[in-house]
Amino acid sequence: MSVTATESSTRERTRRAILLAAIATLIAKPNASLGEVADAAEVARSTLHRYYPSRAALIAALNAFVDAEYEAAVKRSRPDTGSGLEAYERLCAELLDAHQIFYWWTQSVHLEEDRKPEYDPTVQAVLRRGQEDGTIDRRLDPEWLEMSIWPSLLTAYQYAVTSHRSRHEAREMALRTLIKIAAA
Amino acid sequence: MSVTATESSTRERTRRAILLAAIATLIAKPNASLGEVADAAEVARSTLHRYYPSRAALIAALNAFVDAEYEAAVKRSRPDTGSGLEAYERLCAELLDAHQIFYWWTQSVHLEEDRKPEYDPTVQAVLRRGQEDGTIDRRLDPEWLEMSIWPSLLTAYQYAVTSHRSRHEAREMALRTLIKIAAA
DNA sequence: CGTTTTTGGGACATGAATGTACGATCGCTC
DNA sequence: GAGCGATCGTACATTCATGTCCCAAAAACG
Repeated sequence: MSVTATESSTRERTRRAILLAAIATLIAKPNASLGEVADAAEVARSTLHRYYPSRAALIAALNAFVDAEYEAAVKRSRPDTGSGLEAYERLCAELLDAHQIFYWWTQSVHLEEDRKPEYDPTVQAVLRRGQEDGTIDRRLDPEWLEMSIWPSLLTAYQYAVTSHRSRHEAREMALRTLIKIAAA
Repeated sequence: MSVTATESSTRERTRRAILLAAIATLIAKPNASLGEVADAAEVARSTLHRYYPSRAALIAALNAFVDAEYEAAVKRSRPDTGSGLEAYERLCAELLDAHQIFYWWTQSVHLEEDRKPEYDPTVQAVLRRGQEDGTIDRRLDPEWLEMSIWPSLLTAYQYAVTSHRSRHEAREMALRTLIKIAAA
């Protein structure tokens, strides 16, 4: 987000509340109005505007926030440890645990036209390593595999919401699916 | 769509042109304005309004159109023939060939709140048959498997657009992925 | 408790998308 | 080439989201 000056703790809390509410709201309804976001955050619309002067600013903050979470998740998965498939599995597990956040990313791609999916060099390295050490399917393009991760998270989220199954079951199936896709 | 009276061939052609343009436009940009849709269809906005009085009417027609295409695709795949996995594979192949249409469906789910994913009884029957005859993974819920189809189509579409690969390669990888997911 | 910070909530201007209406024009058919 | 169906393009009213301003109330802070 790169806040220039440090904020008071009060402001920081409010800012975070708005951000989280924005994620929750915009995930469920990408064209939700700022008024709806403000309601979800339990602040006045004018307050929201004070923190994020424009919708674009809010979206930018959202993207920055998600990017940061993503990088943290990748780091936690220790991408350099073990076989390619093992690292891939750990990464998927990390992402699944925060899928409600990353779900936003999947959505936002379709809202802004300039936004193009970028391939994460770290993830690409993991997948290529897996193909070399024989644990990951060589017939599938690493770029394809990376792209395939997001929709599965999305499905897991929807499945947990829609079906009568528990969140845990959804997580298990998503993880199993992701491994089946990539495994040699 | 349920057009009450039969239309002149001219009107029919125009109506179809609008519908197809709407799909193409709204897939790429779900919040595109009706003006943009009209431009894509190469008709005046007033003409579009003559055929579909409101945005809601256009969306409804779109959904009906896609539903019909979907049913046709399912039928073409001969869901009652062969093993469960074979039928599933044929179905996926059919859907892949029209993925730019069904991609709309994936999008529209997030635009309307009331719209809930329904499970197709025919597809569910295919998947359950596959689990019984041992060709489809018993550990994965049929509902989960059905939900997993759409994101893969979506990925295939994006992959074909984004990457430098050919449409054919994208199709092959998507099909391979879908089979890997479901196979026992 | 007094001061400062932060929020609430309303008023307002603006712009974009939507929906309606209508006369002019094009193109096909008889 | 006259008639008729269909389209075009424009003008207009309306609604909604956005963004700006401002002041009073509430909360945090020393």
